[in-house]
Amino acid sequence: MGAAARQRPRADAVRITLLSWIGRGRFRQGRRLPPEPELAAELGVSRATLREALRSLEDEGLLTRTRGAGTFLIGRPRVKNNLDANFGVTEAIRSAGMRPGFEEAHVHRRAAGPEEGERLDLAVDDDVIVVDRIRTADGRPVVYTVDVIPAFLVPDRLALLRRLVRGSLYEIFEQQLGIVIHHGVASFAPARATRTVADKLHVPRGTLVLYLHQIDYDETGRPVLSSHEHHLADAFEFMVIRRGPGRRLA
Amino acid sequence: MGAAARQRPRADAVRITLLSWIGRGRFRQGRRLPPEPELAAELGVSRATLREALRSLEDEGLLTRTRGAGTFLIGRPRVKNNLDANFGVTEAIRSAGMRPGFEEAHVHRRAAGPEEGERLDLAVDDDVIVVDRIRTADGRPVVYTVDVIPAFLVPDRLALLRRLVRGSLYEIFEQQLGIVIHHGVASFAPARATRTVADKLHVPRGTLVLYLHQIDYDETGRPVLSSHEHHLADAFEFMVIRRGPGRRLA
DNA sequence: TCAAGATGATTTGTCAGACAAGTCTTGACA
DNA sequence: TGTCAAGACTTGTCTGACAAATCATCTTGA
Repeated sequence: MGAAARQRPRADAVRITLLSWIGRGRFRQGRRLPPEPELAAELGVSRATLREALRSLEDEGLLTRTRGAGTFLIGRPRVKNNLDANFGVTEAIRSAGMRPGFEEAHVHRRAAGPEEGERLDLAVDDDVIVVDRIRTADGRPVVYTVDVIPAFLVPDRLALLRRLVRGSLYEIFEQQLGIVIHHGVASFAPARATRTVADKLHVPRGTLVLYLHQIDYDETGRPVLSSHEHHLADAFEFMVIRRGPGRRLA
Repeated sequence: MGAAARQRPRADAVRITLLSWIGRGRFRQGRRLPPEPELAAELGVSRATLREALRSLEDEGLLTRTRGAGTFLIGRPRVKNNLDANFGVTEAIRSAGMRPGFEEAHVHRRAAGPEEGERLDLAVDDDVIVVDRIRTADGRPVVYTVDVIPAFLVPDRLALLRRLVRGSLYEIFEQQLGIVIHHGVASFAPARATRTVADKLHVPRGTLVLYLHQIDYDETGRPVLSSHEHHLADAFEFMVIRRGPGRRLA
């Protein structure tokens, strides 16, 4: 076959290649990587392109570069189930080694109201689609989620709505609606299960849960999804990798 | 004055300059930035250096670059008190507009034990310094923290120990011990106040708290600090910015 | 013998200039 | 009025070069 049409910037491709090399243990933790000219030659790119990829990996905390010394792989404990990498409940459950599923799922349409209206940048009487789901890990209900989507984003096709309640919202956004979620802002707090939540998750009222609210934005910064999630406290452990203040202050 | 000795890579300096420009609203949200050659000239660096800084800001989700079109500032809601930016309780309280303080603070030395030993990569009978503090916001106790540091990192000077209990650990690490914290891995879960915690924070037993455990690493990936924090649930809201799966999958 | 300083090879940081590839605007044309 | 082509503009990448910092080695002196 001929040369594949490429649209992804080479620097991104290089970044991904290096990531997989690191993941497969090609470089040893704490040890030096091959010098840039050598790596660039092997990857078939210029040093400038390689350096953009390295900068990216350095920002992610995977390696450090020191002028005159070299580029070193940082030995960092691999964290599963962390908020940085996993996007969406389905993936989180799967990466914990459990089987994701649904116990109940509903969709309905209503007016946004003042709160969701403000969050999603809508008028109070604009319509939203509300997806209401009880999600299970290995058959046990562990998360109750309510997702709110501006109605004008979703074509009113029954098949699509049916898909909404079954699959990963992020996949549907990307594949069906052509919306790429760029980033999300999550806030969370400990809470006790209210009567509604307790009923849904089959636990006593007052059980410990982690309430997480997240707003997702597309590439232009437009809010496209508002999610409310009630996680059973003993079912998951949440993690996040925090970039240090390091990088030497001015 | 003469040229200051510079050690920070120019690309980092450019990144910080651009950050401050963005923060001050020099570029409008969603609009295009000046073309790279122009920006580079204004900043007094080459395009390659500028591009490394831009790549960094793109990774942080602040802007997007499209070949042929330009570089665009993303309009993203400014989040205070988020886990990505704030490192340490002192700073978090301060950035919430409150006055940080201490109600009680103790330091003692003991053997690491098996648990902390493993976390900090020590033998069970290696010594650790334990800093035990009740922290207040505007005078009200809101966080109970226990910090564990390998003893060999801390010179046994009384003045230093006294400082440990009063100031920001991160500042002391950097300024007194010469250790730059590079990143931390935090895990958290909702919990109820045990008797100890309840006493310290002056709340009834069983009160809702967020328990957060974090291990901080230096630039070489060596663990240097293990922190246990019990946050009063109603005192703070935790936030984290999550990078989307976006970036277009292969 | 050992410690301190000088030397040179190695490696990242930065620059300059050039061209390719993609996007967007403008204007000609049917 | 709608369609298409040309051209200006902008990011993506390459080549080659030099500066600056680190590290290992060797020399020198006590």
